[in-house]
Amino acid sequence: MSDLLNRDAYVKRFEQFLDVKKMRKTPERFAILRCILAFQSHFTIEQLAQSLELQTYHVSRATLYNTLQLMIEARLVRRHVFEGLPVQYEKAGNTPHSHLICTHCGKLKEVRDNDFIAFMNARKFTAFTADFYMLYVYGTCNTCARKLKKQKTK
Amino acid sequence: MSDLLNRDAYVKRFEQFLDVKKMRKTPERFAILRCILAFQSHFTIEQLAQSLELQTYHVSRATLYNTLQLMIEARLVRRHVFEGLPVQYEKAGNTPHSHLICTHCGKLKEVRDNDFIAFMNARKFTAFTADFYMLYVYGTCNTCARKLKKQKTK
DNA sequence: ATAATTGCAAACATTTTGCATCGCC
DNA sequence: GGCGATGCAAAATGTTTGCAATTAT
Repeated sequence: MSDLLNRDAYVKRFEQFLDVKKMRKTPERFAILRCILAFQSHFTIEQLAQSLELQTYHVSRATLYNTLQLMIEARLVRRHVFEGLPVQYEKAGNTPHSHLICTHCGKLKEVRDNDFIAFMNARKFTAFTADFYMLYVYGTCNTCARKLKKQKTK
Repeated sequence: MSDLLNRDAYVKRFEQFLDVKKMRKTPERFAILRCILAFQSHFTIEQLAQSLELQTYHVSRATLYNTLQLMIEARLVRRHVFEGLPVQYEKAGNTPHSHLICTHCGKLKEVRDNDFIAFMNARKFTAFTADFYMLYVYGTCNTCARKLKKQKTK
């Protein structure tokens, strides 16, 4: 399914995508891509916009949303909506990982899970060809579990 | 994790939840619950509102959103945001199932997957206690696959 | 009785759109 | 040069909020 990509591979993939779609290779599009690659993990639109401003590269919201949509179609970026959190984006092509979301504090954790990856890679669906998947696990993180325990004993 | 519930079990669970939270058992809340139970599967806010209107039971948007939030906290309802689709709700407590989303036509399919359920039930996370999970598989449905094939040969 | 809940409409946050301008191909 | 892309501001969407009226406890 998705494979590890280095910086250049992302850029190349995006160029190819734009070629196929006969779309222009504008500096904005690549500035945004560069910026996304600099994020270690998840980011919000606001964080992305801020990050671009810091680089004294201004891009309008319209273009940001536009470009992110393109990148999602190009399978370079994924969009996540977790309960109670602002919309999160992340670059695709990293090691596949599951998302743990604490329903008490909203903390988000990524976990790599080789067994799960192996399981999913082997998994076939009838009348459907899988492209990529997302696993969201909701529950309680240790910090909140401790807090809840304390409250009870009070 | 989640178990099969019949109609009464949902109502009872909701009553218990309201008791614990010291919240009122208003007719609106139970009308909404009844309405949700009538849906076989996923539904949108609009569909829920319409369904309530048809029963000549008017409930304001504010109350709808409010109550759905309560039910999510009570683990009676789940909220899904799929790429390119309006926000979907579904009653929890059904047989666990994965979601297949076609990235071409947006069609949504639920699949029961015993192997996956077994896998997840056995799965333990470090420093995190899982409560429930959601698996979203994005890809291409057979109908779209056929269409795409035709286009290529043209 | 009284505090929680409701409905309404206004406010809000986020995303999309229309249009004039700009710049890649 | 021409069409696609951009920026801006305005609009649309989906959801939340404030407040007065209502109602479950």
